[in-house]
Amino acid sequence: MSKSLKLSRSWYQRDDAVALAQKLLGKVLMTRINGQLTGGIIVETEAYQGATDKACHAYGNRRTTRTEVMFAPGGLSYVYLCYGMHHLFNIITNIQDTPDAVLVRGIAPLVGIETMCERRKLPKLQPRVSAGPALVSQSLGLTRDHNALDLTANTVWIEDRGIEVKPRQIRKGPRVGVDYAGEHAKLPWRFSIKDNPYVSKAK
DNA sequence: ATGTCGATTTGCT
DNA sequence: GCAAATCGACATA
Repeated sequence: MSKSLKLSRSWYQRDDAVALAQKLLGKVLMTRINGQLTGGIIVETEAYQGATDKACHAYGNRRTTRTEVMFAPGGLSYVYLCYGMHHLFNIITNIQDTPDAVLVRGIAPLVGIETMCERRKLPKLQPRVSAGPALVSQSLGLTRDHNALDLTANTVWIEDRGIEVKPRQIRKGPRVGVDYAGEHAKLPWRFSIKDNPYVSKAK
């Protein structure tokens, strides 16, 4: 038996969202939903840095039904409905009561590519399959049903397959769609792998 | 290639 | 009531 590739509970808890958002680039996000195994290499993330980040849903330690899971210890999923129709997948990081999360905005399909294309109703592999936060969830079959799941269990998890992303390959820039956050909208907390076709096109 | 607009739930005022 | 961590359809050029 080879050692498990799955990231451990402690991996998610030992850093904040800004640090882990960068370390998550090159990791592989996997799902096994309705018997279908699918997954892709994470190529774009955004960090939402807890209570002090105006763009974060848990800014000021705001607790609602939706944000409750953000206060859990790192290593859980946070899937919420955006604009009334899109599911956005996040990874809860950091320790309990520090509501950090990392949004996954783009993945390069790797496992179960045909299933991912089918879920997106696309005939063949192309960036539109999974370049964008709502598209990541669609292609992997993630919905609100997958909120607050343990990422060390067998439905949604993340693997380290040894794909190396050097610091110089990481592009840093402002987060997308958070103009309402004032000064915090300018923070360079969007991270992506340079020149990867599965990085979302910011409108 | 660029711009506008609708879909539709959640949470805040 | 209104804006939101978005996307795709459609219009115009």
